Order: sequence, then structure tokens, then C-alpha cells
Amino acid sequence: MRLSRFFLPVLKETPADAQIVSHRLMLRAGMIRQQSAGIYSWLPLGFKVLKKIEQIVREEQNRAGAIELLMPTLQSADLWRESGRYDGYGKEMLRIVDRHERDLLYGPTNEEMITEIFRSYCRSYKDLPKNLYHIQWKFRDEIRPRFGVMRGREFLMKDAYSFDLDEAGARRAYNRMFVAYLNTFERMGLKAVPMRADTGPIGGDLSHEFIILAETGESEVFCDSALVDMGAPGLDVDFDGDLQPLVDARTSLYAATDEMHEAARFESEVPAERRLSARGIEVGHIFYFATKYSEPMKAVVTHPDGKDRPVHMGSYGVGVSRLLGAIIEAHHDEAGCIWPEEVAPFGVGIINLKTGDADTDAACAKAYDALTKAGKDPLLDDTDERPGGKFATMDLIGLPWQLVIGPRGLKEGKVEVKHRASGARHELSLEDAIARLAEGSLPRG
RNA sequence: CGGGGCGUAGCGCAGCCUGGUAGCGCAUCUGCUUUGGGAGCAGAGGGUCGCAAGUUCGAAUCUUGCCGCCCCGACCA
Repeated sequence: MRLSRFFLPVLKETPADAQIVSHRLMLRAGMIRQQSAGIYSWLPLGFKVLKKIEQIVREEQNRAGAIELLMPTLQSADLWRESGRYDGYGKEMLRIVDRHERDLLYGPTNEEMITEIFRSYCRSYKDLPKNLYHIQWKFRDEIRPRFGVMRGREFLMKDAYSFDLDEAGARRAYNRMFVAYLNTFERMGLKAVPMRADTGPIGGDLSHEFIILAETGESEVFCDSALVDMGAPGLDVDFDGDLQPLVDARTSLYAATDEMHEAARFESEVPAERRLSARGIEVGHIFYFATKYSEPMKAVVTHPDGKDRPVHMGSYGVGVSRLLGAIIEAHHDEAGCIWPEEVAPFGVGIINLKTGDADTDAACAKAYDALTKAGKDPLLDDTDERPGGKFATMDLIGLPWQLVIGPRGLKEGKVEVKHRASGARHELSLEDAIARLAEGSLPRG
């Protein structure tokens, strides 16, 4: 993409309304525009990142055996009356009346609807297990939206729902999502720590929040630092195999948000040097809720013994739009965003220091074509802004690599490659720079 | 929903207390000079001062109501 043709409305000044760094940077980098409290338009740069995050989530769900579908944003109130949640959900559910005076709602979640779908088609134990998910916009009419996309009213969420014969099967489904989440967040450059969450009336140990650590996190968390250092299981995990050891290795270490924190246990279970007290952002939540919906909504299957029993369900959410904010909170500096390569809106930013200079323009065009062919999706700043402004914009939008090309360097046969995260610069010939960016072989430190 | 605050040009703000021709910086446009980390000079355009009533000869300014947004708290992916 050539910047002169792109739509990148960057702001030099910080908007007054934005309090936290991710919100400020998303506004300044021209990624989002607020349309109403907690409701945002996704401008091209932000939209590209959103789609990349969504795609990683999708790939890892698929790898773990979940099946994608798409349910509507609007739901009939009748479904929610069946589960008993219509009256219980409260004012954060947006209720709508259509022209026939029928009650609708803008879905805050989809347990009822997926249960309705499941029960309509699945009758036998032979249909199990199943895990169905979708990535769809949700609306929760939060009392006080804030922090930009981190706490919006409208948000993009991946929610998966598992259906199993019994609790043992549900646990296997739970473990698959547990592992898939670790891989998902690692691919985005995040260190996500699973923390035991409140299971509410269901009880048991099958509910975890996935928290990423960031100084500006919304809640205080406590964990064993070994958990943070452990890393994800990796993409070659066999999801058909026994995942329990992988899960146990993590759940056996102490990790809790402030609501679940037990100071005494923390101190007795975790050696002093590994006691990590930090702030975190919740980016995923998984839980097993047994027959909470299948029972009232009569989602039953016939077991081998010929008897009908309600299926055991779990649900697994990832805040896709929230992740943009979370990633920025985890990866930024004073100058702007620092995108991990997997989610960066463009792979390389090419800065033409003197647009209109024939040699520089030609060198930039050559780099642009070569990197485009190499699949690096470059963004070429071919505007006639001054160099200082171009550097500042490129740092702000946070592309992982910058290729700086100007007449002064070209005279000596050199261009400069800058690694955004480390600030490391390399002086290379144009050909070397192109080749090494194309193959990703430049040092990242 | 309780408490606090703010709505004046695209963005950031001053003016309001004490009513009298609507301002500043950035951005935008034109010209010239500049050009390796957010340039300089000269000029130009852009605002029914959130909306509506009221007080007044006269309202951005005072009064009332409404709307929107932000912050703190309780609540949440």
C-alpha cells in the first residue's frame, strides 16, 4: 500500500478523552473512531489488525477441532425466556422491539441460541462431541464504557460452545480450549496466564480466565512466575491425545486475580522469589457449566443405554476487539505502538525520505515491488511530508520493520533498516535489505 | 445508578466569574524558502459557541430544562 492512497488519519495531539495508552495510541494512529460511548468505527489500520487477530483465533480454534458457524447479532427474546435469563440479565442487555411489537435483543452472548441449534439436529450420543464457535459482534450496555476498545459496549468476540455426553467428555473439551488459548495468545506475542476463576453456582475447578500481564491492567493478579515463563504447548500439540498433563502442569501453579486471591496460600505455595504480583487484562474466559442450559432448553441426546439425558456444555470466549488494546498495552513505547509481527497491520514500512528525487523514488519502488512479491505487505510512505514527520508516523503506527531510503544514503549505496521493537538499525545495500527483510533474517535485537 | 467535570473551527484549548464585533496553537489551502527525527516566512479559508426555552436593548457569557461525552465508585469479554 502506498500511504498517499491509504486512509491513515493520524493525530499529532493526544485526544483529551483517552485515558489509557492503548486508547490514546489507537486514536492517534488512526485505528478507531468513537461513534458513541463504547462504540467505535474501525478505520483501515485498526481493521487490518482486528482481522489478523481474528484470523489467528480462528486458526487455533480450528486446529483444536472447533467448527465455525455464524449466528446473528439479534435474537428473539423467546429463546431467553426459555432459559430463564431474559428477566435475569438486567439492563446491560440491549432490548429492541420490532414493528410487530416482538421483543428482540442484541446478543450479549449466545448460549441459548447455540443450544437451540444443537437440540434441533443432534439427538444421539453418536453426534457427540461437538464444539461450535463463531466470531461475532456482541453488545453489552455497560454502565460505564471506558478504555477504548478494552471496555466497549459493542465488541467482537469469539465464543465457542462444547457439547459432550458427560462431565469427563466436557473436561476433555475444556482442556482442548485451554491449550488452544495458550497457543492463540502466544502467537499474538502475549504472555497469557490462566487463572482460576469463580465458577459461580456450578462449582468445580473448570473455569479459568486468561490474563495477560500489562502495567496498565485493570485488575491486580498474583501468580507463580514459573507460570509466566512456561510458554505455550506449541502448535504441534495432538488435540486428540491426552491434554490433561499439559493443563495440570499449569493449573497446579498458583495464579489468581484479586477476587480469588488467598494471601496465605500464595505465600505457602510459592517460593518468595517467584511470587509475582502484577496487573492484568482478561482476554479470555473458559468455563464448564454442565446442564445449565441444556436442561431447561431440553437439549438431550439418547445415550447407548437408550435413555435421554441433557448434554454437558461449556463455553469459551475470547475478546477479539479487546485484544487490540491488550496487545498495545503490552507492546508500546513513548513513540507509539510496537506490533508483534503476526498481528502487525503491515509487515514493513518503507520511508521515502525525499519524494520526487528520481533515484530515491526508484529505489523505493524497487523495494516496494520486491517486498510485495515476497508477501511482506509493505506500506510505502510516498507522501511529500518532511522526514521528521515520516519517522514519527512510522514509529506511531508501529510496523515491526522500517526501511529508510534517502538520497544521502543511496549515494553511498546504503539504506537503513530499523527494527521498531529494539530500535536496532542496520546499514545495508538496497539489495541486501530487500533480501533480508523478505526472508526475515535480520537480527531482532 | 451515586459523586465530580466538560461540551467554543478537524484536534488541543482560552474567553464565561464582571453580558457589548468569537480568539490562540496545531492541522488545512496558496506562494516562496527549506528537506536524514513532527521546518521558516507571508497570506487565506473554516465556528448558528451541544440543543431548546427564558431574562435583557443586547447572551458563548446569566437562569431553567434536555442531550452528549469524560473521570471516580459499584459491575463486566
